[in-house]
Amino acid sequence: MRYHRTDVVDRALRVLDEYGLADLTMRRLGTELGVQPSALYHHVANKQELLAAVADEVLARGPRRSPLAAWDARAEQICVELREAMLAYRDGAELVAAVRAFGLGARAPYDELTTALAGAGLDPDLVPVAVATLLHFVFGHTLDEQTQLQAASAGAVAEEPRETSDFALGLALVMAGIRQQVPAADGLRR
Amino acid sequence: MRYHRTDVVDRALRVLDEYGLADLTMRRLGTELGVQPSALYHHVANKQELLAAVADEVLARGPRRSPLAAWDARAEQICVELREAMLAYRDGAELVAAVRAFGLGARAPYDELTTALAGAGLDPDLVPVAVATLLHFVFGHTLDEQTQLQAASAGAVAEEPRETSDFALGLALVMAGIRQQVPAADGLRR
DNA sequence: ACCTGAACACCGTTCAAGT
DNA sequence: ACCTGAACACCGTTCAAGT
Repeated sequence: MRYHRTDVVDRALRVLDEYGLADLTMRRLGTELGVQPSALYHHVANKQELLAAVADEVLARGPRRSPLAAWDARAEQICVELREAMLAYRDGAELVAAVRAFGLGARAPYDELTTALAGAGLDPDLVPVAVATLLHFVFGHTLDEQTQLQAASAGAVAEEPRETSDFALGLALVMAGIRQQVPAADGLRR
Repeated sequence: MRYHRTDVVDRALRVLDEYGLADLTMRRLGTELGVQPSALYHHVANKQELLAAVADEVLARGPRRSPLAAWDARAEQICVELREAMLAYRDGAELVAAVRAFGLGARAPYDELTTALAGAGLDPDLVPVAVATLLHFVFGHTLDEQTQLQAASAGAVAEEPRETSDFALGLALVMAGIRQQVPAADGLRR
């Protein structure tokens, strides 16, 4: 019963998936590991750092399809993979969004999207704007979607089905706006 | 020293602006009013309801310019006003986003945008998608922006200035994507 | 190196009782 | 109607002390 950092992070991920983010407390995690809460501070500096590590783990365990060549198809793919990674764990979107909000970890999607959009022929000043806009859409949509999914799964009344294809539609909307900013626009693509 | 609901909500808004959302607790609010925390439960059912009322107050106190005629100019205006309303109070974006996330209040921007986009000639199935996409952008951007603004104001190092015009650029990107879905598209507008 | 035990300074909420 | 006082069931974090 002597743990390492990985054990703590792994267990935290399981607690997250079983009980949700609100019940992922240092005290509960301690109990789950059969250890005093204070013992956890030997493996992580504080709760925020723990959450950042768990968020990074959620993203790392997400799907990773073979990269596509076209910049716009690649950007869409990154967004789809990000959504799927967050949906795979209970409160995954809330966790990743929270960790992002307090400025720790979860930088992978940002960097990947920047790379994908850099070779698009976009005005360089527009790249960070486009990346941020895509990420705002993905986080916002997935947060809403997961809230509704979880409410429907635990809840009493059957909610409106809420098309999954809404994600694809909204993403296409944003991508269309971005494509329009590419100077050598060769008509419409899809 | 006998309070009504309005007194409690008003005081909560002041506590929010002075100390931030994290310090807006029932106990602190009680102290601020010179009253036991339990007394607050006479005016609000619980903390969530209180926060919803405060969020609605933040939005209600926001600017309201005279409505524009063109559907796209109107939609942009609603987004700009929403951002300004949230930026006017400390942690305003975090509060409104949180209240929205737990399904209470703050429905005004959604309804206004739906009205604005309804007369755009958009496929009716696309209206909720476009509204959601715009709101995800506004909340996501303003959340990030306010975090950085407040970090810079209280913080040590002077951060990158982070152009305010990024909001206009991102918003234009999303609007361009939406305009493209309008059948009778009369060339480009701006 | 990893953990215990106890403490500190907090939370939201309930409820009988007072005026 | 509005409020007090006390309690219940929690939080994150620190720190001396143990092995």
